[in-house]
Amino acid sequence: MPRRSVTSYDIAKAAGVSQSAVSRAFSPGAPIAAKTRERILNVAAEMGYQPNAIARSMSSARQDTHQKSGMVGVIVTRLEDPFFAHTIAHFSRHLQASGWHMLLFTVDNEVEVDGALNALMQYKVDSIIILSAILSKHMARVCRDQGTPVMLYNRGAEGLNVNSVQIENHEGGRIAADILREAGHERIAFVAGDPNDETSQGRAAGLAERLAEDGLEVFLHETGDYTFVGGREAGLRLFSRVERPDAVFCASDVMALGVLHAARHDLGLEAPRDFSLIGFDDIPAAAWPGHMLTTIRQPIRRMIREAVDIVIDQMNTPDQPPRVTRFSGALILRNTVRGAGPGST
Amino acid sequence: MPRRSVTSYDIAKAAGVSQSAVSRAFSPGAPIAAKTRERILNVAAEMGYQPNAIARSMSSARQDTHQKSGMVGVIVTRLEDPFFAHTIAHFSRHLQASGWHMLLFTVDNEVEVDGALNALMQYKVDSIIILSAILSKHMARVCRDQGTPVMLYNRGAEGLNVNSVQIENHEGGRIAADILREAGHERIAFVAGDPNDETSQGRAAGLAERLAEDGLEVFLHETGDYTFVGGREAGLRLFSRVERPDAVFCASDVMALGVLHAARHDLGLEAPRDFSLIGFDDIPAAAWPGHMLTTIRQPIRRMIREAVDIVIDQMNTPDQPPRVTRFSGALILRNTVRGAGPGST
DNA sequence: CTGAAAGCGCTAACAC
DNA sequence: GTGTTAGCGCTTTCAG
Repeated sequence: MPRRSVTSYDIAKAAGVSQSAVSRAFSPGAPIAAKTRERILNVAAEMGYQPNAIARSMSSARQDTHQKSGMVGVIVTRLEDPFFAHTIAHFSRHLQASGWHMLLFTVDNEVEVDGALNALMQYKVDSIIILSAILSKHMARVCRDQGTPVMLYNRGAEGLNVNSVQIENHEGGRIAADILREAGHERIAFVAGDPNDETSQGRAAGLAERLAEDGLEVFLHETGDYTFVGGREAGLRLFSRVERPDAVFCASDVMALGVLHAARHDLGLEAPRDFSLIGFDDIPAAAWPGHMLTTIRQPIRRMIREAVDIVIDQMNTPDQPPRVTRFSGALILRNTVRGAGPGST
Repeated sequence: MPRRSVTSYDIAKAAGVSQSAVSRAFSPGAPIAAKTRERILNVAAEMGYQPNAIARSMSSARQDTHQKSGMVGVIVTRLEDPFFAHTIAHFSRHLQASGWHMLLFTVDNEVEVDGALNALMQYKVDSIIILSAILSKHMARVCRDQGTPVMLYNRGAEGLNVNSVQIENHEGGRIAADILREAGHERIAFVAGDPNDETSQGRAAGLAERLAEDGLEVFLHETGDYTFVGGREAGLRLFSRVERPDAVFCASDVMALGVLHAARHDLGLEAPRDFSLIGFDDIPAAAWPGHMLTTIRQPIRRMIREAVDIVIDQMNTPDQPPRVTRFSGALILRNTVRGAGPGST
């Protein structure tokens, strides 16, 4: 049975009007008599008609240059990471609340980004948000040529001429260094996520810079791959040395939790008694009673609202210059840094 | 500047062929000379042309009834929950690997599902996957009428005539009860997620059934809202009673972790010394050294593969009867149940 | 193997 | 206010 879906022509016929009347009935500001609209809407409801969004975007495409597929493409890596899961959840809600739909791509590494971008462009998404991944110069140009606004979330956009919303990584590293120095630590280790990415590097640089001011260097560098397991292994390596670090700063909370669990359960070391520990992000698990991890919080709600606002604004009025916004992280004092807890003097 | 995007006509002109030749060059099986195709593809690459997926789906729409937008709609609740984040991550990867794109909707409660469904239908998605949410009889009919296959993941589909992939909740509850009874527990409490949902109810029922066989009843019922905080509060309530439960079965790991942290850090109670604890799902955090939570594992990789396979199969060959698959959970013995650890005799 | 031509379902001028 | 008429960019017969 060729179950062709019901179109505006079917409704037109049934309601005894022209097809364009049906179209108008479904377009908010369109010139149409209230009574006509009502009748059409009734017939439509009865016959289970819904305007075809694809066809709609096809025809309005020509209008001016903004294509109005009604979709924004989102590219994300490591969705299983709680930090990203939260981020996507917020993006999704904000976008939906403003009437936009999200076409989601997950990529496993940076090289896949271009492919995802291409697919997204084929769908004529009205805008693209890229989470924690780089954008090639080439694709940045392609997007600009198409007039598709791009938002780099959690990554800088130097020389790319696209929007970006990010946390102040360098500053965050300094804040962490500060509190650790205040607590009197001298052998401070750093656990990177991916040592090659900008985020991790910025945090490391901030730490190093602040330590240098006291004539110190980062005591040890480790890599934790942005995962709990990676953090745990880094912690094991760090604390198995004859000369142990007396403090650890991790580029993310998940890794810091890995270090904490490793120290506590594999090695019998306790924070802040035996070492101080500080993370980055402030994921929910950081606040669990058994963790109480001191960390640098990213104001993700505000950051995402800003990112979505920029993107929506640019979809509505194209050809704006790209905007770059940076947010500061806030030190959240909990119990893993010596002498600096919520209940300390 | 009216930056119209480059179309197949532009390529046709530049390559000195007809527009339909360009179309054929981009359609795998189409009749076209290899040399012609190559030339076209080159020109296209040079001019940065990509076929417009929207337009493509518009025209192939008529074909037969399967609309081929190339998108599958996914509706999810509580994306911030690690369990769902993982699930979505896997769905996304599998779908992408098979060339499908994911239009994602997050909903905050069951009543929003119908709205999301409507939006999805407007985009003519080729199929719909609903995670842990119910489907109204009405929308089930609408989808069937349109010929859009629907997959209920983690929810049953009685009388709905749609596909479903789910875990054996009742059986899982029994397994939990079994191991707890073996350990000699008698005052076994249950922490529900949402006491009204089928998932939680199934697990509770399995527990109750097994206990009844020993002449026991569920000692106490609590609700944890499927969150860590909810679990923690439930734990606090449970263990503050004069007569404490000696074991707790939680409808999800996150809640079980809440109970564990509450007991350990708020109350000074330790598992399995003072009580036994068992969760459901086997999220990564359950295996963290400081947790080592005994739990019922959902084989989510297999489950998702199955769900995706069914959905893809039905998109390719429509009008199949709906399929329902149930998976069994596996008991993962770790250290929170008395006398039943990986290292126990 | 290739080009011409007819739509897919809708929106947006343009007349009436 | 309403109907008529072109397209949006592509796929797909249908001739040649």
